[in-house]
Amino acid sequence: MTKMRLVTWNVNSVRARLAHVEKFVAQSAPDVLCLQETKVRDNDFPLKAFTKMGFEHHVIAGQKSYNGVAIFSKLPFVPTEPKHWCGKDDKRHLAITLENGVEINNFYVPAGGDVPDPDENDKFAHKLAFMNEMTDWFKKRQSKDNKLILVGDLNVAPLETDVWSHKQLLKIVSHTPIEVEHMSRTQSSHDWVDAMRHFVPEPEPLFSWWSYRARDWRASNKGRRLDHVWVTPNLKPHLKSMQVDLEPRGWEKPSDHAPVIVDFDLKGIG
DNA sequence: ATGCCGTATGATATACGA
Repeated sequence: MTKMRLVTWNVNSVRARLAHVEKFVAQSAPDVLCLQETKVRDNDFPLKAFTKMGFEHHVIAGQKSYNGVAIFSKLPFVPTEPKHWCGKDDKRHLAITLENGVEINNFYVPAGGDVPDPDENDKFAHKLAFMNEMTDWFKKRQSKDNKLILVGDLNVAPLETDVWSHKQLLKIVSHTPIEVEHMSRTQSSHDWVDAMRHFVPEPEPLFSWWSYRARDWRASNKGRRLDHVWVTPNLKPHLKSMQVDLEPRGWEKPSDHAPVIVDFDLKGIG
């Protein structure tokens, strides 16, 4: 099988969103499903439901209440050695290597709190430090033979048309120049290709998150692109399509993030 | 402010999301 459908989705609690995940998987049939903000300890994770959805392989890393990531796969893989980020064990990263040698990294970057000043806000400092560590880590591992995919809720909307109003969000955490600068350094750390913008180039607006607080998220459409799919240059020719699936955002009691679907044709890889 | 909703927890208020 050379075709692979990869999905990244911040579900904002896997238990609260289980029915949505089941419905989405039934209609979109991902081969690899990367989740963020699962908000559940590993012992309480609803694994049986995922087995029923057809995922024979998984790796999960969660904690009580906050954070938590998971990867479900129909393709066999080897889990990558877990790594602590910023000296914490706060369940923000998992990685796997498929049999064709493609490594998939699933990240949940810290949101960063409200105040965009690392001296006044420890959460913002953590967010910047986390991105710095990502940069260093991928720089250290740089090799043209690497076949890497990086997905997840990176909590930064880097481009002007990744937000509904560049001007009005310049001082809002997720779109401040210092975050964009940090993300840009991470992106250069392994010559990452932005797979979403490969299919929807600027200046076309592209969002994956809409606040719960808008009265009508679809009508006001004040979104941000916080979720990302990046690939190393050697995988770029294998990108086939990309879609931000707005439908689950419109379901009852949704996640505030929409799933991002990317189709690959990995013929000749591995 | 776009703007007060949604998640989780030894909970009936609080932390956190972004």
